[in-house]
Amino acid sequence: MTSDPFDLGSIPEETTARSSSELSTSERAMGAMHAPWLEGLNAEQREAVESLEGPVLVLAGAGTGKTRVLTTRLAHLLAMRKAWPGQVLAVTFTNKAAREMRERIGMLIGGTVEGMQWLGTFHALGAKMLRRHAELAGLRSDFTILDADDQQRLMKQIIQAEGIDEKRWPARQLASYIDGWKNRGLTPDKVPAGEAQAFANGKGGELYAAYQARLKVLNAADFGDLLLEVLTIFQTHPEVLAEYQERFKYMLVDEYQDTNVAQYLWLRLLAQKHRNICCVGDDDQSIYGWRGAEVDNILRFEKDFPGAKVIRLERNYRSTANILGAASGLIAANEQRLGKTLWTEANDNEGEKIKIASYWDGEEEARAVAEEVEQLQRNGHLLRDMAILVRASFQMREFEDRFINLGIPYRVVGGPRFYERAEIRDANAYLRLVAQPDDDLAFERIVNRPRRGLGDVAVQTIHKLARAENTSLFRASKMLVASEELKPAARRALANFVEMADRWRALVPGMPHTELAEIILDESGYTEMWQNDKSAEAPGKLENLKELVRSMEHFENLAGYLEHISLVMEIEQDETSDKINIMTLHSAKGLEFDTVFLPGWEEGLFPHQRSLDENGIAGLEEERRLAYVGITRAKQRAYISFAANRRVHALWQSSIPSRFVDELPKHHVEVTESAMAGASYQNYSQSRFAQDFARGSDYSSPGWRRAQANSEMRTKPPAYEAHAELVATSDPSAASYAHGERVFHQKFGYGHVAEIDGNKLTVDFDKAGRKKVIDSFLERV
DNA sequence: CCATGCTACGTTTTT
DNA sequence: CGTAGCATGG
Repeated sequence: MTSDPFDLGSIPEETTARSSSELSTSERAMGAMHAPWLEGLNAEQREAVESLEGPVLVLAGAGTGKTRVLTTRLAHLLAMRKAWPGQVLAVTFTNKAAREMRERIGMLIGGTVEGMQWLGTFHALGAKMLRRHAELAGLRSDFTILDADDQQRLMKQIIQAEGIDEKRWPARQLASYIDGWKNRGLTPDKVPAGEAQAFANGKGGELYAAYQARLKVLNAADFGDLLLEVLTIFQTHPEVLAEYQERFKYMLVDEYQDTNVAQYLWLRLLAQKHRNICCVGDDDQSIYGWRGAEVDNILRFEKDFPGAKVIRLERNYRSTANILGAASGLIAANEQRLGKTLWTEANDNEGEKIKIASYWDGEEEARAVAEEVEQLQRNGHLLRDMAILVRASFQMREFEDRFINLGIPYRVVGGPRFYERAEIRDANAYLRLVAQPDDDLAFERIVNRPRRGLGDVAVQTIHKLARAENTSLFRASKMLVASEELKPAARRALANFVEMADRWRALVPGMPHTELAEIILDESGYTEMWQNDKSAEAPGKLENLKELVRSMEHFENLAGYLEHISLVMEIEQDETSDKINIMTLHSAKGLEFDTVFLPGWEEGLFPHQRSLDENGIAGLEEERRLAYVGITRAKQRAYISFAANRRVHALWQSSIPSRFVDELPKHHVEVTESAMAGASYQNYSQSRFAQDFARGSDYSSPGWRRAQANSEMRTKPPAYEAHAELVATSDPSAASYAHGERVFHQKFGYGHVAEIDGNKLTVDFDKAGRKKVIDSFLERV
């Protein structure tokens, strides 16, 4: 840090890769009095950047330059010397966003960014605050941060300790209740009585309290606590709150539509003093309601902060007019929104229409997409500028298979994480136990890994003693070693283990942490365990362990490393190689691609049935926002497709096109030939989409009528009269079949009914063999 | 203590 | 249909 926090730092001569003229402009302007970074902003962007005083809500539509506004606003604020860098709170959801912001501010105004100690994710900032005031929450400042896995294992122990049947009341369910409460800012004493009854015959609230108490003994906090504990401190220690309120002269919040109640309360408390809070977000891109995000936070901003200025960024710099038109038309069907209309100046060239295609099944869909990808590639498009965005990850497989087959390089974004791999978690557990002897979860994970003869019996004994003495497993182990309770072999093994850990711990102050890590992995026998393992994965695991030690070099010490991995689960991916991207719609938020493929637009899959069932209209609207996010990722072209048959779990199901397909304004889409060609077409005759695009098809086959009746029962399709009429004419009894009955199926042809299980039938097809199908997709012959 | 078989389950996911 | 997690028995 420089001695003068307002020192913007001289711009280094050889800043890397500064190609744009923008940078050199801002450099020049550093000396001048006007603010050059404002140049090139449109009127709304500029207003968002310059409205520094008072509450501001920036509604930033997709592709409207949100990140630029955010970073420029920060740069402007600092350059105008409105506050010292340390007096600005800038909070994001992901580490990636935080990193990006830091980098871009650095590019704009140089070294000042170093002083921005309060730029980070909600969780990172929460952790920082909680470490400063840990004692107020019953923790020590070196508390461990538990991830979801640790959290669930701990809950499982608590459930077991209470003598509750964990089959009936699984830990993951308790975890989801507790997470939910934490997301809403509810400590155990504040959970509404009715909800506290929710789990294990009324024990939910008690278990929550027991879990929290256990966390304190373990000197640990879970992700939710990083916010909730700080919030509680703010509420109970006004002097602490006052200190932060005083400090944060300016606050900036990214992705405000994704905040949960706890985060909202946290922000609102902090902003009370100076009231200079700027929230940036897009209610139309709120897709995380299922994990506690409250769209309502953004919808009621003006009520929370009277006199707030609301600025809409609607000019889109990303997509063609057709893409915007389609996306806007779709999202207009949502009721609960603040309302924005994206527009682009590139109207002279409307771009390609969105291409809609239908396929026989998922396989054909993947084949067609891959063909199109190859075609685009031949026309000079790069794979890395294309993405396949799916609703659910199981859809990825078909595309992967196809790409492997054709030798098209692809990358799955958001797949299994480095730090979640078993061997990495084991290694980290060793490091955690060394850093923090009370970390029971770490202890338990590695006490018998590699095997050292400490089985269930020994571990249970340690547990019992720990509970009796209300202490940690490590301390209990020490007591146990001194006693006669364990069998000699186990006692020796445990003594050895405890002694090793103590020895490693003594090395922490005097040794580089990477070296220590190597010693630990070596002396513990962990590396050896994998060396002796002859399975196919073993070499990879050893490689990962090496990678882990290497990655530790980026950190100053062990504590720094552990803090990082607990808050940053991701490891940077190579995004430069030319591979097509496959990811879920959720992980696509914030990204953009020239070409976007959106497969699987079928009722039940997208919108997902569960969303509809569990959250009704709100669920549907969130799904629609997801569709909106998907379309708006595309810069140049988008392909939407759906399949007539999809294998869901074990059985084949026929499906009808998503209602979202119907909702796309017709003049922005074109139906590519494959959609209308071939036998698959008549399958869609009941959708409005099909009716609009091709009248004159056969609406009278009993099969599709039953399919329609079936879908009518599960979801409420868009209302249109013809539909209701047809449903009324279908005979409900038509769906019951008898053993041996001769039937016909769209995909498999003729066959005999072999087994009946409710509406699921097993049919021996003449050609396709034995399949399980849903009765409504069969016809009597 | 480990291997094997059985059952249950099957959106989205960051920190 | 796969998988993952768990129980059971050797």
